[in-house]
Formats: sequence, structure tokens, C-alpha cells
Amino acid sequence: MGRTGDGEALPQRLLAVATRLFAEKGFEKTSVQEIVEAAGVTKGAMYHYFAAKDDLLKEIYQRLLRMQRERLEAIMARDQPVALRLRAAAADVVVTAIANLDDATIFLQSMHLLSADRRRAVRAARREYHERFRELVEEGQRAGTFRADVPADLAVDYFFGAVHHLGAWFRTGGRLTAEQVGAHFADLLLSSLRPDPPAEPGPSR
Amino acid sequence: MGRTGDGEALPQRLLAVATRLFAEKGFEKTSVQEIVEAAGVTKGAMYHYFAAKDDLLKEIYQRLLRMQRERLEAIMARDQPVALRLRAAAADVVVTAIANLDDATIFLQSMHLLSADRRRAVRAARREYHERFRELVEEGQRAGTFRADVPADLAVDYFFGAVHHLGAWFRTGGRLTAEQVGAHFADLLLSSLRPDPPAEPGPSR
Amino acid sequence: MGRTGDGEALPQRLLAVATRLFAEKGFEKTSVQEIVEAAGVTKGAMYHYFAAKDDLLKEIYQRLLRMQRERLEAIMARDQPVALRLRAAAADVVVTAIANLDDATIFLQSMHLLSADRRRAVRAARREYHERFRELVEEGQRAGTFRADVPADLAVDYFFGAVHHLGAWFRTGGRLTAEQVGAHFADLLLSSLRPDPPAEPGPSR
Amino acid sequence: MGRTGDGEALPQRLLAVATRLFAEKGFEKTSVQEIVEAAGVTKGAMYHYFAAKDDLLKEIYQRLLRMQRERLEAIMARDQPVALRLRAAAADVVVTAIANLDDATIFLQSMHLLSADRRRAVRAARREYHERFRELVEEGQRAGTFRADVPADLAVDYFFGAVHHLGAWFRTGGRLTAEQVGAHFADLLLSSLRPDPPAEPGPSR
DNA sequence: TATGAATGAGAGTTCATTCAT
DNA sequence: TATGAATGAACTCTCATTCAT
Repeated sequence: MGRTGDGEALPQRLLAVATRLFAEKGFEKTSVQEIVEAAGVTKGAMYHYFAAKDDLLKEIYQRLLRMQRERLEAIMARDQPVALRLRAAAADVVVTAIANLDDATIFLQSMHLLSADRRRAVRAARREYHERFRELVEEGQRAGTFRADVPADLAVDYFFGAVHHLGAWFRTGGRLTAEQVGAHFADLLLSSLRPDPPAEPGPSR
Repeated sequence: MGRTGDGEALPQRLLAVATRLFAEKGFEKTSVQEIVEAAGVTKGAMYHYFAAKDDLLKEIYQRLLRMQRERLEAIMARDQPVALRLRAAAADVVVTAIANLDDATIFLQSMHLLSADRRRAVRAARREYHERFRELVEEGQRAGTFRADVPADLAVDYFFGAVHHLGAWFRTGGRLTAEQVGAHFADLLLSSLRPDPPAEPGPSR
Repeated sequence: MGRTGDGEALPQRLLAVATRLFAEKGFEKTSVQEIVEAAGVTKGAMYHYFAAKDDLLKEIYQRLLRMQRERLEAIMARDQPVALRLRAAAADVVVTAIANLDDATIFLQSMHLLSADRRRAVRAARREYHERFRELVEEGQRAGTFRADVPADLAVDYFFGAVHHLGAWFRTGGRLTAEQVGAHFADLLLSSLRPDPPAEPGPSR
Repeated sequence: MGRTGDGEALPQRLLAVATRLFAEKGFEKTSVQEIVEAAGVTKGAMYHYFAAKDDLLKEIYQRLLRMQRERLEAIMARDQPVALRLRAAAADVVVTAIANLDDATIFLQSMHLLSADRRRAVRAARREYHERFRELVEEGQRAGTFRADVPADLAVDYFFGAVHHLGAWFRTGGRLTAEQVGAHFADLLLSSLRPDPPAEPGPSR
């Protein structure tokens, strides 16, 4: 069949189980044995679908990157002022990251464990994503909507640092909803890019 | 003796070597054997000073946290307007993190590998540090210097996310110096906390 | 059908592929998966024709032994002086071994991997073959054509050692052709069996 | 201590045990677990001395090659006619191979399992050894003691084939002693190299 | 203060084989 | 006649840690 009694294809089930365990205990502290036991199969079954434990990680990364990329493209294509598009994109990436907090946590904690080749590939994909984001910022800078004295890539890295860090403090059911955090983060980003910087001395060159 | 021919006490040398290797290859991929070989001693010597491999990690954390905490206290004690103190603190944490980028990288990548007890302890120390930072923000909010419609802790987490993420992109000798990045980050933080937020709809409750 | 598009019956194709791979990489380092992939089928198909991986080995052995046995019988049946028949048989076994060097290599390298039962059977078949060869030697010894102070079976083992070792050094396209090597080997065998051994002290008892 | 209660250093004991098991069951069918159990230690102890299972094989090879090489050198250095020296060398290599039949058996059966690098190194060492042997043959050919119409290297390969094959039939306590087999083999070699080859047609070029 | 041999538990991975379809 | 998902057992190797010296 290719299906088990649990109503989900085995590769997907293995991936779901692995995602949960990796987020809970970390990639290296999660043994293949634990994964297959949690999925109710044997190691051989897992190695039938995934050539190595690393592959599970790779799949999780690709899944997350693909989704974020698609959402960003959709937002960028809107017919709206650049500030609105950036705000929407920023809020959306936060909400999406929270909705897939396990994936995002794993991403952050485990990328350094990938083989050099894989790491390079994942980094390239992420860089490409950041560059799309940066284009939005630069567009606003050219239009005078955003201040131009902040390097666009620095602003983007600043923002994504905050996003990646969500897993360290955000708790579902806590004081703020994912949407509220998204709105706040977007607001902070937009505020920090407003022209007319504060009177205090900024960085001079 | 307590000193080896290399002019540094053995515990410190072990710590320095471990810091470099952990940052390079990750904590779990660095074996005790590699550490002692790089330090030019044997395992027994290491276990004489550190009860476990974990202890090296703990020491690295404590060293970083202690330093950051001391610097923050000194800045907070200044007799300056709150905005200046926050700006100074923000810029300083960036410069310090970059100056100790190995430590900061390890912090981020390996905390989930500590035993539950140790992790709790480290988290508590870091939370305390963040709270001191938050007090600055709240002081400014009460004084009307900073906008009050952004939760202070969210703003702090936002900022420290960016700081923790430095290791992912900052390169010594790159386009920007540590000081320039610190100034930019501080500027972005202060900008985002300015009163009269942008006209676009912010988050409502 | 029993035939694939490649114009060869599947069992034969599997055997041919396995022979090549076993000779290249060794029996144990060749996985069933590799064999079926190289043959362009799936595992199930192979297990339909061969009950076990061992069976492929058995077939290769039997094929080689059967052929050598048949050729030896034909030569022994000739109406020629015994020296000519032994020379012809010796040269032929060399040429045949070289023509089927993969089979011979596998024979030598992998026999110890067979199950005890199979190994016994293969050994018995080979012993029988060697005995036919020995009969030739003994016939010549009785007739005075060959020296009688060398045990016939020892001489045969000596010769077949050399034959089995061909795979270790013979290279097609090298300095000597298979026929030349066969002639030399036959010559060395016949020479060593000539009466009137050399003057130096032979083995005394 | 570096010594166990059994009065032999552990690396040597492991090597001895491994040699016996490899000869009995083959390298690949002997697990590391079996080796260490037979030696009465744990896996870790073995890996403390041997970086890999392969290393045991390498050691066995080197031990055998070193010994054979030393004996050959000693014989070649004698002040004797070349025929006597070749006879002595041939008889000695047989006796030595029988005295270390386990090593020799393993050599033959398992060399193809070594990594490419190691295999190359072992082959080079063996080739060098064969070349020393060949020099003896060539010396005799130049002196007219041996027939010159047989390529010296072919004669050497012929002889060593027979030697390598000893493990397939020689049994201690059987009809012939190691010394008798050595004498016979040497006799066969010398006989086959006698000048004035048999009247029957030899290989023509 | 330091050595390094040895442990013991477990890691990821491989693979011949089975079997429902 | 053939598929390929799944098993289960075994494999080599790693490693933090201990302890007699």
C-alpha cells in the first residue's frame, strides 16, 4: 500500500515525528531509534525512504523555506504601496514562523550539523529569500518612504534575527497571539525605517 | 606548577581551545579527545579540572553572561538621559558580542544540549539580564521618551534576537566594523521606540 | 515472457551482472540491490529466480566447473601419447581460466563465504576434477614418461595453484596472450615432470 | 599496566585471536564483537589500539611480508651457486608459509577487502618481494644455469601461485611434512627451469 | 597533577530476505 | 512474473567517562 494503518503515508509520518522530537530534544540528542519507535516502524523502514538521518533535517528545511518563499512572492506581487507590502510581509513571516515554530527552531539550532554541501545549499536558499526581502526595503528607500541611511541588508538581518529568536520566548497561549506579535514586529520594523531619525546622534561615517 | 610551558594556566587553555572548536564544529561534533589534543594534554588532565564536557560549555556561558552583565550595570549607572543610556547599552552589547563571537555562537547553538538543570540556570541568568535591559525601556516609556504601545519585553526580545543572529552574517573585515554595526543596531532600536508611530495601522488590541 | 527487452533471459542477465560485480568488488561488498539495479530489475524479480544471494555464487561455480570438466574429458579421450594429452589439458585449462577470469577470480576469493554444505559440494566437484587430472599424471608415471618421485597429487596441486593465481597478475592486452601463457605453463609442468631430475640434492627421506 | 592477566600485551593478543578467526571464518564473517570476546576485552579496548578492523588485516599482512622478506634477503646473501640459493629460497618460502598458514590464507582470501590505498601498498610490497625472487631466476638465466626461454616473472608467478594455494590442501599431520613439501616444490621449480627443455613443441613466439 | 588503557552503552547504517499485492 | 515496502538482526565505530598508577 505505502500507507500504514494510521492514515498517513509513512514518509510524512516519519517527518512529522522527527520534527517534533528534533524541536523537543535537539537533532543530535534524538536517536533514529526514538524516531522510528515514535512512528511505530523499524529502522529499515525509515532508511527505505530517507538515506540518512540528515535527510530528515534537509526535508524540514526545504519545507519551511519553500513555504516562506511562496508567501513572500505572493505578498510582493500585490498592487500596494511598498510600506504596506513590507508590513504585510513582515507580519506574515512572523505568523508563519510561529505556526511552524518547530521547523523554525530546528532550522536555527541544527543547521551547523548538516554536511558542508547541504549547509551551503540551505544557506544559498535562505540568502536568496533574504534578498527578496531586501528588495522591498531598497524599493522603499529609493522612493523616500524609508530612511536611506541604514544599509538595507543590515535592516533585514536585524529583523530576521528577531524572527529566528521567536522560538526562544514565544509561547502559544501566552499573553500575545501570533498575529499580535506579527503586528508588533512589523510595526517595529516600519518604525525603525521611518525617515527623520531621532535627534540623538546616529552613526556617522 | 599549575602552568604549562605555553604561559597560560591549563584550565584557561582548555577553555580557549574548547571555545574555538565548539564555535567551529559545534559542541557535539567536538570530541573530548580533540580538545585535549589541541591543548596538548591528555584526557585525565581535562577531567582533573572539569568534571564533564558540559562544564566547559557552562564556563563559556558564565564568562559571557558575567561580562555582559557587568558592562550593562556600568552603563545603567551613568547619569545620563535614558535614551542615551539605552543607546549606549545597545551599541555596547553588539560590540561585545562581536568581540566574543565564538562565545555568542556557541551560546546560541548549544544551549539546548545542556542538561535540564544547567539549562534552567543559564536561562535564568539570561532572563535576569534581559530584565535589566527591559527596565531601561520601561523607564523611558514612563518618561514618555519611548512609545508605550509596544510591550517592553517584546522590544527587548526583538533586539536580542538581532544580536544573537550576528554570528550568522557578521564577518570581521567585512563592509562594516563592529562599532558601525553597534551604532546602526542602537539606532534601529531607538528609532523603533520613538513616539508617534507611523501613520499606517499599527497593532490594535 | 521470460525475456526482457535486452534480448537475454533474466536469470542469465542477472548471473552475468553478478559475475561482473563479484569479480570487481567481491561477493560480500556487492549488495543484492546493486545487482538488481545493474540488471534493471527489482529485488523481487531476482528472488523469483534465485532463492538466495549464495545461489548466484553456486551457479557461477557450477558453470565454470562444468565447462572445465567437459573440456578435460574431451582432451583425455584423445588418442595421443600421455605427454601430449597432459600438455594439451594444461594449456587448455589456462586459456579457459583466462577466458573466464571473472569466474575464476570469484571462485578463489569467495568460496569460503559459501555455507558449509555448499562449500562441501563445490570442493567435492573440484576434487573430482583434480583427480581426473591426476590420473593423467599417474598414467605417465606408470609409463615412465614422467618422473615418479613426485607425488602426482602434489604436482597437480602445484599446477592448479599457479592457474588459480592467474587473476592476480594476468592482464588482457599485456605482454603475453592467453595462449602464450597456456603454452608456457604447460611447458613448465611438463618440464618439471621429466625424468632425470637435476643433479642438486632433491628431497630425500 | 598495558598487560592483561593472560601474560601477553593486548594488541598482540588481539592480533593472534583475529588471525585465528579470520583464517577460520573469513575476515568479513568475523565480527569485531567475536574478536574482542575471544580476547576477553571490550570493543573500546580494541579500537584503542586499532583504528579500524582493517588495521588488523594490515598488521597481519605486514607481519607476514616482513618475515618473508627478511628470510629471502638472508638466503640471497649466501655465497652459493644460484641454483642452490633459489632452491633454498623456494623451500624456505614454502616452509614459512606453512608455519604461518593462517596468515597466508588470510592474505589470499582477504586482500580484495582492503581499501584501495591499503591494497595498493600491500601489492607494492609483495611485488617488490617477487622482484627479488625474480632476480635470482634472471641471474641463473644469464649464467646459463636456467633455461632462458621462460620469462622469469612468469616462472615466479607460477611458483607463488602454488605457494599461495597451499592453504587449500595442506594439512598439518598429513602425509607430507612441511619440509617435504618445501623440498618437492623447490625440486619442481628447479626442474622446470633446467635447460634443454623437453622434445615436445614448446611455446613459440 | 597527570597519564592512558579500558569500559560500556549506544550511535547510525546496511542488507538479505519476506510478502501482500 | 514482478513489485517494493518493510523487517529484523547484525554491523562497524564513537565517545564520555573511570581508575589504577
